[in-house]
Amino acid sequence: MTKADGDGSPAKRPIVGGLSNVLFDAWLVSRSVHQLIDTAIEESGLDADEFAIYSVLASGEGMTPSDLSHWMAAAPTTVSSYVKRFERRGHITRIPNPEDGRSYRLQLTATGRAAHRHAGELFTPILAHTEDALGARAEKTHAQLLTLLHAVDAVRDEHA
Amino acid sequence: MTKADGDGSPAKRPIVGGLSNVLFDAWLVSRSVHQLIDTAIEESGLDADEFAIYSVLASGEGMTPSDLSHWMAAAPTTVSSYVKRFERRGHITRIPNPEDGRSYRLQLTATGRAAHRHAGELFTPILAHTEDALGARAEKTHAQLLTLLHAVDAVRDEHA
DNA sequence: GATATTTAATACGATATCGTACTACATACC
DNA sequence: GGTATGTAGTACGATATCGTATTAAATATC
Repeated sequence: MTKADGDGSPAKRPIVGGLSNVLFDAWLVSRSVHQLIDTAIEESGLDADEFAIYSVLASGEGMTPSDLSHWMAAAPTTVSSYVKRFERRGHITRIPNPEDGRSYRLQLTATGRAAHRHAGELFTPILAHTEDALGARAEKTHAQLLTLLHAVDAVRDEHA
Repeated sequence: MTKADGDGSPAKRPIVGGLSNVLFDAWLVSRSVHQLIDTAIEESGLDADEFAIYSVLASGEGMTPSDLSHWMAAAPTTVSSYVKRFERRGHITRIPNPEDGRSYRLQLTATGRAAHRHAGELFTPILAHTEDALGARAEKTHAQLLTLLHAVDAVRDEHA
């Protein structure tokens, strides 16, 4: 991870003419966010993607692999390998799905919740910093992101 | 549950209580955007990341691998393998860097530019759809994204 | 000007992601 | 109720990503 650049202008981004558009910049933001979170929570043993998954699992009654696959727009096979990995860590268990014998629901174990909490403690300050950096615009920015999320999902469904 | 549960549509996102924050949702948007672009430009032979890279290379005088690494927040080794891959495709060439003998600049070849143009033709309509879906908010959303990008970069630099 | 330190890029190995092909259960249709 | 079709999840193989260690050029120190 390349660190300090020295001269105080680490991120040189040539924001060129027709290059900047809403999808492109969403991509760019995500790269930056991903790296930020990755480094911030590194010592927890989770990476940014995993932290997001643990978060959504922690927040509800548990999801099926398919739900997870849709939710995070990942290939089903990718989710399968997540499940294996998380199980190997003792962080999740499979709850049988009474409504569908092919499927099951994913739930965090106590250990899994502890790992999530630890990552969360590392995550919180950088979120606060980001919100500080956004200042008064923080809420609006967040709202616009959700708007964008729905717009992109709509287009995605349309093209599915 | 949560949002639109109605039809058998792909994206059911449980927007749960404290789970939604600006970084988290940036991550979520990116997953969606990534998949949208991937499928849209698939037939061009480029994926979303590659399209972004080709775009930035096409837009300027060419960048060094380090620049690219900073710009897209990717590991230097990842950039190295990009270079190999793109060279294998005949899509880029290395221009020696007169200022630094260890380095070089990446430039698209004519074939590379053609590939980029093809991907661009597939990309344009989905961008238009997204902007339509955003309607009047399109510009504001884009502006907020750039604000967020700068905020995140600032935090990232701080923590570097 | 010689040596020490830093920086740019990469080779290599470990692991992650995902496409293809498959199995097993569920639902539709007759 | 029996067959046909669809859907949930996965094994496996191909390739991508990235961490660690290395090489070579640039910059700093003396």
